Amino acid sequence: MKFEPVTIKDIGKALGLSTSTVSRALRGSYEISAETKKQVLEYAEKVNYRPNPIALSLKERRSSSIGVVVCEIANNFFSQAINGIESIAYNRGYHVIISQSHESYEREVVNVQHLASRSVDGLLVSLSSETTNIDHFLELHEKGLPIVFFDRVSNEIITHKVIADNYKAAFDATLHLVNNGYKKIGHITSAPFLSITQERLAGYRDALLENGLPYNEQLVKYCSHGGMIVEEVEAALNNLLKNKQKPDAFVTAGDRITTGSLTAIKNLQLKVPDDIAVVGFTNSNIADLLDPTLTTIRLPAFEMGRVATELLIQVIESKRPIADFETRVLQSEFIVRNSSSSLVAQ
Amino acid sequence: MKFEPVTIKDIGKALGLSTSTVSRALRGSYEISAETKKQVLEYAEKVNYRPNPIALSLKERRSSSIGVVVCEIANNFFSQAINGIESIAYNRGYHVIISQSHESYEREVVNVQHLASRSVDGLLVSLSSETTNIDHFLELHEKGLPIVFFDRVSNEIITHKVIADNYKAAFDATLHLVNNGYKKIGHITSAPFLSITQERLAGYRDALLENGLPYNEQLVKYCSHGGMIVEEVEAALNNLLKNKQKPDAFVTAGDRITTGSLTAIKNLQLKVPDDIAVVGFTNSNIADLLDPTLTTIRLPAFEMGRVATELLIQVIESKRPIADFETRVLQSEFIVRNSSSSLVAQ
DNA sequence: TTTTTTTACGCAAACGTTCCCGATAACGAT
DNA sequence: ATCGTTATCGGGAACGTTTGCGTAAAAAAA
Repeated sequence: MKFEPVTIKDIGKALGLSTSTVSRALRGSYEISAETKKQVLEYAEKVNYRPNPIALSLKERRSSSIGVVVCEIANNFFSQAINGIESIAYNRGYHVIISQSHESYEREVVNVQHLASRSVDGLLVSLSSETTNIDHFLELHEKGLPIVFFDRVSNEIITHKVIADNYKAAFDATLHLVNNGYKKIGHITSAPFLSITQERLAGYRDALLENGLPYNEQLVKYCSHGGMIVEEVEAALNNLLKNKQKPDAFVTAGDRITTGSLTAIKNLQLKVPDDIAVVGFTNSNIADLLDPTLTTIRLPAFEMGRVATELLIQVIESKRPIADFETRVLQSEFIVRNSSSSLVAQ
Repeated sequence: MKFEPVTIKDIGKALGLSTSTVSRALRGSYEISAETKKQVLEYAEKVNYRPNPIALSLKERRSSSIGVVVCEIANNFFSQAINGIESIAYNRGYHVIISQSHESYEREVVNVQHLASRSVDGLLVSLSSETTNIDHFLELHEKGLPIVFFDRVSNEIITHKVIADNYKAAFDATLHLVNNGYKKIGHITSAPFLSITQERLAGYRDALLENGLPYNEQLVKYCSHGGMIVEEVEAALNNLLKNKQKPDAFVTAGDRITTGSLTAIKNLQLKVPDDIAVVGFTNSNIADLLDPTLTTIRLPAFEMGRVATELLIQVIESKRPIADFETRVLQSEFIVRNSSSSLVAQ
């Protein structure tokens, strides 16, 4: 199966012109006569000529494409973020090549190498939950490949980063539970090394401590695969509930962890919020259709994708190496619903 | 910002060999001495040589990438399907380039042209809800570009297609409602031209007619944007309810339409299934967390993505033009929950 | 008319790779 | 000594495009 597109050479041959003349005519060079230009343009239009971007990439040493490395796209947060990425990238003439790490360090490394060898002009990255070493990014970044991290970032690399106000979000969520009368508040979160985990954990802890409640490590459970595996969330929840200090509420840090916990709770035939209250990080659109409606922290996923892409393209198209990198912090949205109803009011 | 990878020429210069010798040594040609081979391989390893895929693409006239055209990825069905696509593509050495039409015919055309000009080796397509003319695909397909359609297909083009058993799924869903005692069953569906719309509508209609119930066009409402716009789903639902023959149940045909309808019902403060019963097409993972739990038809999204990609790669890598194209029909899953409870039992 | 300038175009190299053709040397066979 | 083989490597074209440089003809200036 082959597909023979018309080239600049074909046009030249058909019109009795050299390839250089055709090339110049197509890009409207001043040194081509109006007549020849018109002739070339018309013929090109007629045969539906499209410049070969691969040849161009080879010559210009750029591919007009950016690589995206996320753990998975079948996740509300990431699919919305990718939406934001595309909304900018396409308008600026870039292709988006997506790869999923499936929360595996190895796959992340392979994907990154693959994308780099495919000559992407830049990388948009959200780390996998297994990643504790980022040499594979450092190496490429030092060689001059622009990289922007979003959501799950690392402070071991200095580059642009786009994150949500995770500390504040977790703080507010926990505070909300405290204010509603809950005393033993647990936390089910992602892998310990992830930036989002640490920030959210800190917010959770500080909200407890600042309100005279103890911070109990037994009430913090980690899902090292970020909730991608249903069983691990179930185990985390069971573990949490088995505690001698049985919690009366908890905060979940992540889309899959939130839904996984709710499913596990349902399987245990517990009632929310009567048996246990829940506040969850999720970008699901149907949180208010759940039983009970779910109090959520919603991340500005689309906007994060947009901003990260804008920063990346800015670096890619910059003439000089960038000196000062910034970390943009975007605000999340806290939406109170029924899964965290006040104990007093009931 | 630039990024200077080492080339075969650099290796040749460093080792005092010609590029052809290096090239051959790298690919283990028999006509290179074991000694030279070893030398080249070691040096290449040392300087971390990676072949430039762009140069290769130019030479081989293939890009090892496949383009995906869907309406949007922030949709359970499509994100799961893309997951399936990637699972195959990456293993076979193909990149996946995703573009979204956002249910717009124009954007679909632009994206397809863009992908084609980027020399993708093949296309995986699910039509937009606005698309009634597929000349943009026909033209490329006739020129030899392999295309496989999935989910939303067209019978105006002969190529591989991968679909779900839409007729049967809608038939069964409707039959289920009939069997549970519902008499006036509505249908909220996508744009009329879409294959999935027509197939599901036929299944819905036949299930009614075969069970002695009238088929009333007033009870069928279309969302021309496939439910992407919240207001249109709301309008469709209101329209449906305003009917003189107020329906006691309905079937929704699509992820966004299902969730949109449920939201609208909630806003109207109607109770499901008491006021109205619902069965919905959706690939959401939290249908059993809804209030009430939602009876759903779940499409084999991941599998559809896998199969479509396998077929596409088969066409791409085929030596001869493919003569006989096939249409694979995959089975959906019908999951009964509470949103369609039997009228009698209650 | 001659010289200079302008106009309009072609040639060829370059981007990184593969591969068809040769080319050279060593060596055994004739 | 001559020839055919074999092993090992290099030259150069090709993929499609852009672009610096050269140059012919035409126009302008002398």
